[in-house]
Formats: sequence, structure tokens, C-alpha cells
Amino acid sequence: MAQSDASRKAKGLRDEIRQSKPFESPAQEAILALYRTSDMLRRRFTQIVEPHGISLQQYNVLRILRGAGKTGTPTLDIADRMIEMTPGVTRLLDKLEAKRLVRRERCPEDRRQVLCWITESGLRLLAELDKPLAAAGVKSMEPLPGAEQQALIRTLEKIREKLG
Amino acid sequence: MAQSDASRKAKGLRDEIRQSKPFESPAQEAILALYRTSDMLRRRFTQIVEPHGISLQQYNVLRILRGAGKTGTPTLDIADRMIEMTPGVTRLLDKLEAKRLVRRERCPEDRRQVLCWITESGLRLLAELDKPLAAAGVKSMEPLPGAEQQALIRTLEKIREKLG
DNA sequence: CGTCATTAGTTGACGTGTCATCTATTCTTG
DNA sequence: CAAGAATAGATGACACGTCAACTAATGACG
Repeated sequence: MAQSDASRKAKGLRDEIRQSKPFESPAQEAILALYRTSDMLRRRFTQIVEPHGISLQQYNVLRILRGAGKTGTPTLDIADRMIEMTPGVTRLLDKLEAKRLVRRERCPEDRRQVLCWITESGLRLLAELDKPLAAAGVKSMEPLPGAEQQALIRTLEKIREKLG
Repeated sequence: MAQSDASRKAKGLRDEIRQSKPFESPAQEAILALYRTSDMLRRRFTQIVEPHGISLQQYNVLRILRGAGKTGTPTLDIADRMIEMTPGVTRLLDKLEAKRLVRRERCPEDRRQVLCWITESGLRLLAELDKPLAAAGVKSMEPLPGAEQQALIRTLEKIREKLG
């Protein structure tokens, strides 16, 4: 469908409007804001973690394993906490094991499971990263008063409830 | 029920501990909430878009091109609006062009640039997706009163300002 | 003008995320 | 106890995101 000159002009006008009022609804604006913000945060933390030789996702796996303590953690438990499908987690673990940051072993009681532990060397790596990451986290939320941080957390919870 | 009663109990306990003291700081909790929420939204929209034969990112490219109207859009402009590096955009465009949803042409005035347009067929595809996506967007923000949506948008803006 | 820096974009390589499919093991139930 | 269902996980295939290195074209400046 070819447009007339008039309709093209109208479209140009809409484009100008779009710059000053780019969203069709507050919902859409909020969703895009969420996406962009979480993306910026991801990049920020990636910058801190990757110089230490692991990816952000690999870091998250290590965090989960540290939290689990001496009890071996099955692969699927890790996947659950990462909100990620198993195949991705298997491969993350492959790489972490290759770097000797993680140890895996088949569970004797249920030989379908593979239990995972963080190694000493993994713990040392996490120890290096703890402070810079915590500092970056706090800093990124600094512009928000405490009450606003709490409000943000509650607001996001409501959205996830609806979606879950 | 795959696990023994004992191991399930142990796991439940760990989860409870984690629930009572899951975060070292509200900042960290907010960041994780942001990540999880944006991830859930991404999945939701992906579910709507992919049955139509394109990915969510391909959809975003088409949206940008539709917004640009009849004026060809250089690849880098698209990348800017997607907050994404150029190589990814080049490949998205490759795929969209293969599906005849996008047309590309070297700019005669500046032969370094490649201008991109959405095709009629691309516009038709977007038209199919407009309503379901808008509806899903509104629905996902439904649990929030308008004022809370606005507050969310402003809060996220503050965070991004700090990070930018 | 001619060289050198800059800009636009592509390509290769690698890490991640997801789906479908597969194996191994355990559970369930007749 | 012997199928068959369900569970844990691995593997292949494919899409995306990013970095580094590359090509091609333009611009700047002596």
C-alpha cells in the first residue's frame, strides 16, 4: 500500500511526536525501562567479573554453590535458582570444572543426580570478587532513598506474581 | 518425588534459611528483582512473538524500522536504539533480509552506510503482532496502579542516570 | 593532492540461552 | 517383579551478544 504525500507528511509528524512522547502506554514505557535498566546493570557487573576470568553467569553458579556449603548441590537445583534451563547450567558447570573452580560427582544414593561443590580455588576467587561487587551494587542503588528501594522491590514482586 | 525424605527436608531447610536472610543488602535484593522481572517479561513476549517466525530482537528491529518510516535507517542507528553492539545488529538484519521482512541498500551519498527499510511483508507481520503484544504489556502491568507505574518508571530512570 | 585518522559495517570466535532429543536411573503399579 | 512413566542430566542445533580484527569509504590536514 503506497502512501500519499499527505500521509507521509502525517507520518513524519508522528515521528516527531514519537521523540517527545515515545510510548503508547505507561505499561510499555515501564517495560522498556525495566529492560534497559537490568541490561545496564548486567553490563556493569560483567565488567567487574570478567577480568577475573569468569563470566557473570559462572559467577552466579559459584555463588549458589558457596551458599550451599559442604552439601553437594544437584545440577537441577542450580538451574532452578538461576531461572535457567538445564542445558545451559550443564555447560556452565563444564567450564567451571575445567577451571577447577567446581568439582562434580555422581550421587551414590541416586545415580541420576550429579552433585556439585565449589572448590577452595573457587572460594578464593569469590572472596576476591565479593567486595567490588557489593560496592558496585550499593553504588548503583545509591540515588534511591531506602524507602524507594523497598518500594521498587515490592513493585517488582507484584509484577512477577502476575506473570508467574 | 525423586529425593529421599531426608534430603528433601535438608533442602527445605536450606531454602528457609535462604528465605529469611537471602540478601546482604536491599541494593542486592533490588538488583536481583530487576533481573528476574525483566527476564520473566522477556520470556513472556518471546512466547508471543516466536510463533510468528521471528525472535524478540528481530521484532524490535522491525519496530524501529517501522518507526523510521520511509527514510532508510543506517545499521548503526538501529544498534544505538537497541543498546546493542553493531555485529549483533548486522546479523539480525541478515536474517530479516533473508525472510524478506527488511530491505537493505548501500547509501549513495555515503557509501559506507547501509540503509535499511521494513518491507510491506514486514509491516503486515508487525500488524499481526501489535495487538497481542500491547495487550500482554498492559496486562503484565495491571497489578500496578497508574501512580505506581509512574513511580517505577522514575525510579528506574534514576538508576540508569547513575549508571550512564 | 596524498597520507593518516575516523567512521560504517562485516566477519570470526566464543560464551550464553533454549528447544528437542537422547541416555541412564529410579519410581510406580499392576 | 516386569513393564512403563517420570526424573536427572547430557548433547546437538540454533539464536543472540560481545570482543577483536578486518575492509571500505570518507574526512582532515599538512
